[in-house]
Amino acid sequence: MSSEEEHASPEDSNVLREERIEKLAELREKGLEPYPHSYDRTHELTKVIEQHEGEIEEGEEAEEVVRVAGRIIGFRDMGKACFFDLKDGTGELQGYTNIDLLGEEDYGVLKDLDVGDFLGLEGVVFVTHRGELSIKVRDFTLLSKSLHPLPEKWHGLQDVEKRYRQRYLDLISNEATREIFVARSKLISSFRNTLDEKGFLEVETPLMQPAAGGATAEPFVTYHNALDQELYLRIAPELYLKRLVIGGMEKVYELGKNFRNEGVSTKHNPEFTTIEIYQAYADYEDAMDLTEELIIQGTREAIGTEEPEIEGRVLEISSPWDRVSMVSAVEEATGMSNLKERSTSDLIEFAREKNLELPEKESELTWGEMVEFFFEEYVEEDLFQPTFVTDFPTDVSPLAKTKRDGDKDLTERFEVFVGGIEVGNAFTELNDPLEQRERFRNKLEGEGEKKDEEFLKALEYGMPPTAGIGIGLDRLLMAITGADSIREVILFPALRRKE
RNA sequence: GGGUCGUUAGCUCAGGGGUAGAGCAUCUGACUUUUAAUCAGAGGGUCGGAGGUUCGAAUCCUCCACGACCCA
Repeated sequence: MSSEEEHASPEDSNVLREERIEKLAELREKGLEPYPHSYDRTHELTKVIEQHEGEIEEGEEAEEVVRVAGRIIGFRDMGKACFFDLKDGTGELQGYTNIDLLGEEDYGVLKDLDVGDFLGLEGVVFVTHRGELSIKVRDFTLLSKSLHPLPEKWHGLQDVEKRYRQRYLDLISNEATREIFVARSKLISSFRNTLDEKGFLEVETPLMQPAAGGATAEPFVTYHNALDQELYLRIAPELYLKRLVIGGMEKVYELGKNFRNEGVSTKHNPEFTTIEIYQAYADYEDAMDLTEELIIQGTREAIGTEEPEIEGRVLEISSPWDRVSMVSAVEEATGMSNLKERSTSDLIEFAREKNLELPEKESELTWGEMVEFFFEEYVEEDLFQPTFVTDFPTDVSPLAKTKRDGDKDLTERFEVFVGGIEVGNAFTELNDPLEQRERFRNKLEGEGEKKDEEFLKALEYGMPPTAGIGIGLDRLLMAITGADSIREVILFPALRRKE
């Protein structure tokens, strides 16, 4: 069997790969192991830079010997001397060496390495004639041989499909991608820290549920063999978290994934990350304060500013947030007056006049659905600066408590918009068990009765007045980074299987 | 689900009926402080897949796969 056949990769067989496999064999013939088990490094690359930047004169070198490690991302061969760029998880640093420093044999091995290989370096820090802080290499160790060339250094990896399918290449060659996911991690940490400091408990509730409740969405269905029953991947953790409040856990949150078996788009991924927060004895006014605090703090920690520039406009995260009721927002945007007094058929007629395609069959539409429909048509996209839209219609808010002023048509619910994107949804939770049962019945026409019976039973034991908040972390990240697709903020977005 | 656009060398992209192209990367040679190093030379392709039209298809047509954007 020839070596080509022996190492053939059905997916990717090419000359460049074969060349590198040959190099692998040559290294082993020289007694060098191309995949050693570990390397003791003394410094991360940015640490080297931080410690020595400005400390060394041009052409001079430090005394301390450092050991660093990383991937070769560039190589400039000058014959008997060479420069190369090393990249680790913290940053990049230039390496320099020559035939006198390494000796003829080792230098030959080094020159035969490839961009993409991982390398351990031992040497001293110095500054080149061009003023660049570098490491003068006296010894090196190959830490991992790469069999494929990296994407082009100048343009990076542009092919969108490859960026998602081979995210590791995207992360190596596109710094902006890396920054988004670092920001994502910091955003999540910030939320956790802020809530933990306020005495909230992070909890975990089932991802696999016998009934998928807490939202209106198509669930994924799976099957448990031993239990001999279907299970649903959760579409929201809401109903379980409220059970915890009923159980006396007064301040809880859960940060994790939800799953919805629906269309994939620039704003929808079948699995997405949310944080839901519940606080007993609080209402939706308190929820607005907490939401604002979480998002301002989170944005600052994630991207280092409260005023990111998004498509040429400054998003003023830290300024006082607008609060506008949904009814008045729709009145202003449509020019309709006395929205609260108008009949559903009146609203449908208005939509007809404007040639809007109704969201559902006319006979099934309610007043609240029409108001929400107008909101989505006329208002939503324009809410660039952070805005709370309050007091949603009751018939589109089955889990929210109606207004305390006695208005049964509206609820103490808000959604929060940032950069034109809906990033959060919250309300004073409905805790009247009989009213909740009635609302489910109206909304779900019988289906809900059995579906949410366990939740209703819990509610009948008594839930204190409670505020609940849900924030879509993917959406929020899109808003503050200006990403135009949810796939840009999810490391491995859902894609159709290839081949 | 519908519409529009895209898929060409490892990467970034030209080429839109007449021998498959460039830059980077790779390989060979020169060069002991370069940094998109430079200079000289070489190799590398199932033009997403399958059919069709044509003397001749990367190019035109049909279907399929995957992706992007818009709409639902």
